[in-house]
Amino acid sequence: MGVVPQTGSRGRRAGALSQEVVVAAAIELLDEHGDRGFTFKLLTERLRTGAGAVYWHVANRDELVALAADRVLGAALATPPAAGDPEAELRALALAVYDALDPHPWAAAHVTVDPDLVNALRLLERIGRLLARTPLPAERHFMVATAIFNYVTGVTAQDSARAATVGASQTRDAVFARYAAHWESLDPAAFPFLTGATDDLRRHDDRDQFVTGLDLILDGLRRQLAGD
Amino acid sequence: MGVVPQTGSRGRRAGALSQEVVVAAAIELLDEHGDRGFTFKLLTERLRTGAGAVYWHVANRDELVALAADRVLGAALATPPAAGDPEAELRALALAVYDALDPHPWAAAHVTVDPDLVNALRLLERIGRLLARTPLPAERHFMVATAIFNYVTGVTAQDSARAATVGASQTRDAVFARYAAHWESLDPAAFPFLTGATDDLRRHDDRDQFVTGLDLILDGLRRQLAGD
DNA sequence: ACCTGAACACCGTTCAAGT
DNA sequence: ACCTGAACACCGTTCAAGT
Repeated sequence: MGVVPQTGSRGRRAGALSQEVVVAAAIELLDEHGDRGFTFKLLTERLRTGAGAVYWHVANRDELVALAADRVLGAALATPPAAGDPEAELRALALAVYDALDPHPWAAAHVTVDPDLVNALRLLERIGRLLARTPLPAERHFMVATAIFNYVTGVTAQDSARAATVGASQTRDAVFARYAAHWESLDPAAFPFLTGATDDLRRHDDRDQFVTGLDLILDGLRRQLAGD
Repeated sequence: MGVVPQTGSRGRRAGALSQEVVVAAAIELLDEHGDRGFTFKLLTERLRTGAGAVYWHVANRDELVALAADRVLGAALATPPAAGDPEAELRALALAVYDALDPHPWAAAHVTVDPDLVNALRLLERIGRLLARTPLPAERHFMVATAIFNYVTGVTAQDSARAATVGASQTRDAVFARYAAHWESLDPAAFPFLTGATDDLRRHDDRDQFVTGLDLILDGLRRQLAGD
């Protein structure tokens, strides 16, 4: 809202189009309708222009959504890197990424390291630089940096996919209540773990799960730094 | 190939349709054309039937692809759980999932814990049961199990997304050579890590990165088991 | 250089009709 | 119960034409 003139207004768009304006409108519409619901029809209506105009500024739909995802990722990099304990910084950075992508469930799946996506590059750069401040051997920096990058973006994307399925119709609680009921109906001899975990399922929080995995990774890093 | 009569044969399909047959045909076509290229037109041609027949056996395209993904995940659970060291078993299981999904780059993104997807449920059950054989406090089982589940499926999905983008046209090496060239062109003052990591990028292996993150998680688990 | 908008080649899904 | 296949309401993308 706000960045782009709304559908309500009449006549032609005021001011020139640009990739920036197109991407801003795409973010608004992706937030409103999700990845599936976002169409060029909605986009050209909001921008009060024709399809060809959009294609002048972006190559295609895929590139547009990737640019939109990279833009929302930028919020995670807004605070400048601090000089404290690198592991604490790594943890804060990962959470900042989660929190930047969480309000935009369509975004995480499109975050990739690509020359056109500056914020994804900046993120990998920051992770690598933080690792360089640990005693980790230099030849392991790239491997561990990409592993952490993959964890952060991959797991956030998983959470988002779930959220998108849920958000489509029913509430989160209703969905997990239904899942829990199904787990309860399973044979306890065949599924001892799931049948005993229905309360955990009902109460679970995606962000806590993200943090749990993140802390496992950072503890593992600490252990490797300590020399196994 | 083989499970389903090929397009070449004439006339009507021999034998009745079933969800099993529809899913098997979907897997073949998803492997051949990818998630984007897989259409109901291709599916009904291969099955020599009409669109309505497919909708008798599955609710819609989403459900069909999810069922197909769950089916290929099944290969990871083929070997029965062994009685050895639970952490080694966890590692072997995670790698089995990666190797089961890797030949089907469309699959990982659709693996979710859902009542209709038995193999995803079985996977979470197995992870939980292995954790139950460690000294991890019972109240942490669910959280850690889902964290590991999310890592395995989420990171594999990230790798697959990259593979799909690449596989579309150019070779893997050509793509990463282009990326590396771009990293080299970055300002070394602004991107000290990336500009120094171009060789790592060119040589990197996705599976190694998956294993690196996995071992960090398992080392972290070991550390937490040791009582921090 | 940038924009218009009609036209094109699809796509998933529905449904009245058959067996 | 299971299948047929035409019809429907879309969709992203192209491109000749404008300014």
